[in-house]
Amino acid sequence: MVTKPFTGSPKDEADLTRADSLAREIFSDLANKWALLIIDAIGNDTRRFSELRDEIEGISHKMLTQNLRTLERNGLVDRCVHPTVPPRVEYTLTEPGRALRVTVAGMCDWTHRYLGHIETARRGFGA
Amino acid sequence: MVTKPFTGSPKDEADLTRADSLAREIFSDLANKWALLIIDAIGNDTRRFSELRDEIEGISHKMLTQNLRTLERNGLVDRCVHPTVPPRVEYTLTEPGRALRVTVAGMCDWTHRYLGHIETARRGFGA
DNA sequence: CCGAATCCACAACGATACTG
DNA sequence: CAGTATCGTTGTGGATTCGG
Repeated sequence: MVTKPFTGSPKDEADLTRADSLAREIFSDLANKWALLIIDAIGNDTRRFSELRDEIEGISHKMLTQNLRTLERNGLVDRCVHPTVPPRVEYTLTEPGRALRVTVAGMCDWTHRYLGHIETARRGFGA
Repeated sequence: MVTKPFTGSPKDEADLTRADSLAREIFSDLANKWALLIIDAIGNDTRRFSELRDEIEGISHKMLTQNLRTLERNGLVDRCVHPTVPPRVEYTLTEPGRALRVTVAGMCDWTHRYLGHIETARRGFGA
């Protein structure tokens, strides 16, 4: 549960609501079309910007940068700029990022496992 | 991985790309601000519409209905209408829904565990 | 109490062009 | 190659209202 059922001292309560609102913010950052896919795409490797763009079908240059910035800001990915020419920028998951990736993988597994259920559910949804 | 690295026969490939595009669709349905929170809120209980709206802070009437419809369409929740007056509509998770909830719980745990990491990462992001 | 439809503000996104 | 900025379009989500 993200929302907590807690009733403690004023101080504890204030801390928890602050933490809770941050949690919601993180959740919002992750609950978008691309963030989880990017995390999955980086995996345990080191990925170049252009590799990610090629790998994640349908993502635009802009969205990739934007999401990578957000992930970097939250400390989920490390960004390494090689001062060469042409530039070479590499992204890797941090420890929190790798931890999150495990649960993302769980969601991917879930998707594949229940694809059939979902298809039949959809067909029956004309009732 | 949602995107597959598979190279099989033409038929298999066609099936996989179709399955893959469906997977992406499911993913999109889930990767929004509310879907995962709703799944978490229903939990193992049976929840009324108004209970959910009260419980999920900040969600609007419209978004709740809309997301519940999508979840129902994908077979993640069951919708039970009691023909009383006033109406009483209850939602419960289906088996796939409960399975997904496990991984959602994983994400919630992750959020709480790494809240500290994220806060410090954000503070260091002025460099 | 619950759901659907309308209206509208605003954020998200893609395309493009420009910089280092 | 990678990033930023701008612009026009699309879509998302909230408030409201009406209907069962």
